[in-house]
Amino acid sequence: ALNGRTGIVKSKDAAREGRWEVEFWSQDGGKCEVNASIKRENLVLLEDRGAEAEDTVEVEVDDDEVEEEDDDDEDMEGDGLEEGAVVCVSGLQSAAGSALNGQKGTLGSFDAAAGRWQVSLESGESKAIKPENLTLESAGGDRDDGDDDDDDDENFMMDIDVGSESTQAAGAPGGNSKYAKCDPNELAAAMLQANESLNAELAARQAAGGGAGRIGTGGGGAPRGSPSITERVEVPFEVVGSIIGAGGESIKWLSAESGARLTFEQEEDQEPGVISLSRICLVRGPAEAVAKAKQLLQDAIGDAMAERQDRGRRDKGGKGKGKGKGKGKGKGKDKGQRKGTPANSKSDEVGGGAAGDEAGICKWYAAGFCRNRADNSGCCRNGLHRTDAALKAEADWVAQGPASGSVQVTLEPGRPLLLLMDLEGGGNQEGRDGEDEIIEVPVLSMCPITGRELGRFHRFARPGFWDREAAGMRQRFHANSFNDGSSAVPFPEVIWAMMEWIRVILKLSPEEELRSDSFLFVTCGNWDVKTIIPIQCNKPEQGAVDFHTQQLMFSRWSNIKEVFKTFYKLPDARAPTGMRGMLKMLKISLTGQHHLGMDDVSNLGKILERMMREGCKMEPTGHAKLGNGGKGGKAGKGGKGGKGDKGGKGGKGDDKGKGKGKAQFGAPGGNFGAPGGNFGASGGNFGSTFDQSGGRAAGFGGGKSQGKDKSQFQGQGKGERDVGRGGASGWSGVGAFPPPPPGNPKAAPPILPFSSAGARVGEDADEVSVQVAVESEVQPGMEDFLSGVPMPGSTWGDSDEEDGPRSAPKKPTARPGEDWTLFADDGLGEEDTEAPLGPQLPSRLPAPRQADGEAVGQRRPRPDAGPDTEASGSAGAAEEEPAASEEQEPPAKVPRFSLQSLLSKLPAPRAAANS
DNA sequence: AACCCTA
Repeated sequence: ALNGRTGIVKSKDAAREGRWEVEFWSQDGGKCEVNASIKRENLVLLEDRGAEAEDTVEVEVDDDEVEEEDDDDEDMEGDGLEEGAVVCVSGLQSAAGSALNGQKGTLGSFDAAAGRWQVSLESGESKAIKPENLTLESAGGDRDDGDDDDDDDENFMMDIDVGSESTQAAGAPGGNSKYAKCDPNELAAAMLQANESLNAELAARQAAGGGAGRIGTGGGGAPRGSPSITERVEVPFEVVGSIIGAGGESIKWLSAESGARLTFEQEEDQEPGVISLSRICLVRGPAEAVAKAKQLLQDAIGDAMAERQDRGRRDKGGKGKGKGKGKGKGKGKDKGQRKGTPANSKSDEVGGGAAGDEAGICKWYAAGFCRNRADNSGCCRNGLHRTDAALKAEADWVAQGPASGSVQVTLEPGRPLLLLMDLEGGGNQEGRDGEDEIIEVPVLSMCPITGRELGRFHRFARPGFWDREAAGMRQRFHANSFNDGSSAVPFPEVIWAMMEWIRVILKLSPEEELRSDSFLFVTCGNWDVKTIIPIQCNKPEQGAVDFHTQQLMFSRWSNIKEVFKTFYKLPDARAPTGMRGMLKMLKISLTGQHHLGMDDVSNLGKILERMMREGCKMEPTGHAKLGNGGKGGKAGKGGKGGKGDKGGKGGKGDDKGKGKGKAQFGAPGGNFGAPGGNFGASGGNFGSTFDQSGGRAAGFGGGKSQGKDKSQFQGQGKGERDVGRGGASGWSGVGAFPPPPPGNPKAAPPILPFSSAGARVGEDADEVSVQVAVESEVQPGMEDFLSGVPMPGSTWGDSDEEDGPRSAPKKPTARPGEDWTLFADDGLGEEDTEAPLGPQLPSRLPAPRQADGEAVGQRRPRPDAGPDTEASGSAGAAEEEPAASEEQEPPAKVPRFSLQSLLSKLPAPRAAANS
């Protein structure tokens, strides 16, 4: 994108040989758009600006000299060359000549006839060199160097052009300037060098001369006489933000307080597999100010580190003092003075109502229900309440990946297909209004060898609660809270569709079974697979996913944060705690709408791709544990299966699980309450719902007769039914498990043995407690599985994991608008949190909302419109909203960027996906 | 988490 752009060479890139820091300006001359470190070969001195540029060199190097220059005008070309001047050779093209480039020398006499200066070079040689190949380093001896400006900070101004090929650019036609014969790149470089040496010299003189004969040029603000020095202070990466402060308030204060100027050095790209743990803060100014600044800076760093530590401890320690909202440490860093820097208002771009996709979409609304009101632009604080926008966002997102199944993948042993997933959910762990359920399931598949994307899957999931409690909710919430056109489908359908999609990606033939070791979910943290999936899978009715599917799909996962930490060898204390942190460390910008699952996955995809490109191999970091102990957990209390809780208890294990353990997998049978009929509906819709968002994931499944599936399932369900028997009553005729997805009769049972690769258990692997009714008779294969054979070192069940939401379950700590990730505890610190909650404004009773054609009008029947829709429709008249739960918050309109370029920006896959 | 700094 920079090709053809004009910019200014700032300085040599200290970190990377042969590169120069270049600044680019926006077309209108506005603010700086980009800083880039660019190879010299890719910089072309603008030919038509050549002479100008050279003038510019002088002008910029020393203002005082400029004036003099103008006055004297002694040199033919105003090049400042004169006898005794120190010059630098540049731009010589011949083999012999080019060896001289970069050398310094002193000017002898000028041979007017030849048009060349006699130059005594450092090497001792003397050469005759044309003026254009000489750059002034410092003026001749008779010059008064006392008037050298002490400001060595001036940028060397030179227009350059970014060309893809230097030679081409150099030899470009129309190069009628006198520089045409030179290599502009060499020249540019040499000029820069000249500038640098000059600066160095100036600095040296300043240091030596003690400001003696300095000309106080009218005395600008800063003491002109006191030489500036620059010191570099290392700032740990993780506190840079703190040092800078919101809107720069902190760093500005440091600057003001000390009198020195603090700037962070441009971040260089790192070598593969390595990321720096700190950034350099340049502290520049008079020595005294610099010293003071350094002191302040070190203090600030110390504070920030301490604070960070502290926060970490507090978070880890869990609730401790409850909310600790008491005085505690107040809001931490108010470093005193810095007052009222207006927090940079994020809402600068308004996007206005009709702006449509400019604002993000509200994932809750997209999933079918959001308790927040949309303002008159159609947005709640989380984004647009618009069915079409959500559908478009979903379709666009999926379309940004390659068509699923279009790429052949051949997996190597131990290199399962990577399924990058980031679940989004309600944020209300209490489960109030269904907000503790999964509402969005985006998955991006990636070749484990090349890191190439292979296709995307996305569904909005419809919490079962919303259907079960439709009537009540319709009474309690305004009609506009409900999105009846939502494409969301019940979670089990999402899972089944996903399994089919995985089969498509893997190009499995109908006879082939989907093996759990052929894919590996990659998530940001452990929370999703370890905690949320099991909970969701064991929801009553619409939320329930059968045990075997759980086992097949979610027995293991890879926590990208952990892999990240390991791969980059980061000490715990410095490991990023969330996606943002990783992005930041890798200097990848976050695009899209954070905590909109699909955008998060895209961003995670960039991280994953990058790591893989650098040679990282993804391994599972967490495993479900087949256990025999532990108590029945929450899932059991669903009640349907009365005996559910028993299951765990019967097991032989000690139940140190302290009861808090959620039943992870296979909650007591009672929860598998999905009536067959219910499934039928889903199954019937399966094909169409899939097509809807995927659009191109080749038709699968849909065609299969359901009857067949069912019978097959029933046959297989035999053995497993026993497992579910603990809570048997929940099930009617179909058996302990819902039928497998159409077209994938094997998706659920039987249990597949884990491969050796799949069985790998990391030392520090997270393990999920899985609740199984072990007292039941099991089929042979199942027994093996249950006894842990396939997964050495692990037993199912006893989990002492503290994996629950960390805040006290007393009152809901989050509303829609936050995520359960707020409570995440996955051993690597917290997830990123969403847009800050903002002050909880006193709730007002919102004026009844007028029927808004935009929000409600787009009625688009859900493809799987089932009983719930009618139910909701029938109760739809209620106007009342609970005042207490309604928070009128400023809409957070997060621009939703086009992610189109995401993968196109990635380097082309180096090898076929199947290599 | 914060993202400043210059032209």
